[in-house]
Amino acid sequence: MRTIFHVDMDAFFVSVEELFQPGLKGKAVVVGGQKDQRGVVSAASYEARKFGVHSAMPLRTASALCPHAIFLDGHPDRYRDYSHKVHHVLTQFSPLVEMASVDEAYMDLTGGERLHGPAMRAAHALHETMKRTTGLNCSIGIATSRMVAKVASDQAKPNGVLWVQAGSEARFLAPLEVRKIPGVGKVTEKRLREIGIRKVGDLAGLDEDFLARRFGQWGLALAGKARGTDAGAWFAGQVGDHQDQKSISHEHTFDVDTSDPALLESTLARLAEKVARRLREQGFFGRTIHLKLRYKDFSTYTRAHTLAEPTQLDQELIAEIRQLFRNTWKRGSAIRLLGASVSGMQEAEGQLNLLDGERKAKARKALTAADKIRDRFGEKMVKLASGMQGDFGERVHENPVGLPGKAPKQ
DNA sequence: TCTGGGGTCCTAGGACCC
DNA sequence: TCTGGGGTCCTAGGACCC
Repeated sequence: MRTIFHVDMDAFFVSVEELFQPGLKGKAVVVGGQKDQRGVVSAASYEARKFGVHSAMPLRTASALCPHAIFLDGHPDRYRDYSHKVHHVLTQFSPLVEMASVDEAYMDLTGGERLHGPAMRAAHALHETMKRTTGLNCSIGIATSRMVAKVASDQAKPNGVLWVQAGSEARFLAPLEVRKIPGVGKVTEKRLREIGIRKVGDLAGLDEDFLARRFGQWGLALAGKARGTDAGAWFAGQVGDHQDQKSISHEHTFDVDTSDPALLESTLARLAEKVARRLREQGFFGRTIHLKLRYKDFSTYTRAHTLAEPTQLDQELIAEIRQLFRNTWKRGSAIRLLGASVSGMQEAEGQLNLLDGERKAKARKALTAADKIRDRFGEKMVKLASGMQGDFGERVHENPVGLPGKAPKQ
């Protein structure tokens, strides 16, 4: 029997902002952007939540519900920073720690009684250490499985601890709304409601064959979750097992929908460059390039193309995604969002012929140099030719790095 | 009141191969 | 001389999470 902790930081983004700006404490604060911007709420303070504001809500809606709220742009660097601090605190309690996102983690404390005493005492010590060293509050769920621990930490919010003892999982889950089960979202909730299922207990009582017929494989997993037996694939495995990243993506929603080809193509190039840069930073090569395109009416299309050889080069990603874009875009239609992503990641290039390999090695060297200059002097210092407005395309090949006047030999 | 950006996983059909 | 049957790869879409 395992002892799993799920540690979830309370109103994480807002709380970090409060550390930098203590005057925000106790006020209605919304992190995610300005009130008149396109975008959604990333995090809301408990004060703002009283007015019905919650994450994923459009900023404009939040502003209508809570006009006096303070709207802040997010600071991803700060959150990453504090996420590391949180991680460091957790490692003092167990070597088996797995950050599930920037503000939550699973910990395996099985057999930790000798070191920390009973689970409840360890949890209180963790609370104190966390507050003392990071200034942040967290909520802690304790159970025999990840899923139940996660649900428990949610029930413990804010700043609480909830321990679901072995054997009482089903009893704990039964009275909760099905929506509380990780993986049950709006759509599944509605489908369940249609057959009269609102509570986890209703779900646990259903016939498995019926669930499987109605919801496929998902139905079976759902039944397991409802009983707290934790069969779901994404919850399997040892806490701390590292999973390789599967994809890298960047996307952009325009402030105003646009059908300007120059703007669209330069934006796409910029997104592809960001993706390529991260591939190089992480030492990966990607083989499948994906375009994402969302029109004014929110209809969304994705198109993908798989290369013969994986790449991490700007030029190749840009050329591929531009081709996808030109094949997909209904010319003249206003576009709301563009996205570029890469998948099929591997750590080394496939077999290349020698000539090709040399050419690419040179391009890669130049790009890495450009990446470093960007790090030191900021994005604007090294502007890629392809990212310049109205200058998409041919110059990419002349000057792939964009160091003014210094095109690397190809 | 219009709906971000970064991800993961699942489904399903067609191509292709044995 | 109607339409077997896996297995794997590729593509598109969608649900869901923070």
